[in-house]
Amino acid sequence: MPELPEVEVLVRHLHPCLVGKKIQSVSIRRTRIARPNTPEEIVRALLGAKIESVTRRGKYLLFHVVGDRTGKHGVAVGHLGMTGRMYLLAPNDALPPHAAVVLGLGKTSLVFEDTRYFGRFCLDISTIARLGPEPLENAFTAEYLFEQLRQSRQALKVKLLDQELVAGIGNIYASEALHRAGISPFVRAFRLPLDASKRLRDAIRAVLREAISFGSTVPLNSSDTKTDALFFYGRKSDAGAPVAEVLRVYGRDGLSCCTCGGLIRRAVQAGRSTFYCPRCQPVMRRIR
DNA sequence: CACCATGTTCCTTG
DNA sequence: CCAAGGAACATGGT
Repeated sequence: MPELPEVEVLVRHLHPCLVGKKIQSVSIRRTRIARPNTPEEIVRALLGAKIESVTRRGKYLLFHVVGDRTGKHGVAVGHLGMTGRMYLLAPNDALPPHAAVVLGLGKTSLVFEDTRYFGRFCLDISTIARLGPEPLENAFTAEYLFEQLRQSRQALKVKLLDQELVAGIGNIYASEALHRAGISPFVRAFRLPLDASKRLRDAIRAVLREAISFGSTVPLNSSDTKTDALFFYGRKSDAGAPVAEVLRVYGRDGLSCCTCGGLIRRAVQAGRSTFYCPRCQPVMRRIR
């Protein structure tokens, strides 16, 4: 469940649950998840430490800790990859089959489960240092976006996935933002005029904000957290009841556009699916 | 069996 | 240097 809104909702849920908790055990059950660190390094950094806060940067979760006797501050970095989830596990609940990391917190445990193991739980902040601005913060202006796009010949949709341009947009919300802005995903970045850059910036922010507020309405108490990805992608709840759709184009190939009624199409860019409405998102700017 | 999948990184080719 | 394409990672759903 891993783009900025899903991570944001997860962080808002986890922070109050974890703040002040002491890490009493650390179990790295898949070595790969800790790369480039070793499990021993993770244990040394976290065992016995107290969690001070959980924050987010782009799609990354930051676990800020302080050593209980050393008083030294540190941070662990989490990334959910494609299929990662984190939630608190009740004492009697069984570990899921793909539990990659388990932090014992006394009564409960924090579980990082990841079926494909593309995620990460490490001490390396070098990737975070390279991230572009947060799209929901003031540094992400239309002028900044325009200036950056001017320097790239890539297709817009592909460029939006560049985490050094802006942090946190993934394959789903890239399509959603372009549809909302009425801009074709195939336009070369440097061709986007300033007024369209403004629309795109506003659309990115609106799409992310809406997804966060939608996700925030989902109850995330303890093991309920397991189901949040299902809610997010507008499929079905655990009970099988249909949940409101948040996505306007993503995954809707062949269905009608909710804005104009035209047919939504799927294309492949940089090896990944792009969904768009040819009518709402013309390649050429309509002048007058 | 086929193809698809919310991400990142590396490698090759042009 | 840039862009594009493919592969890798690893598992599951349809």
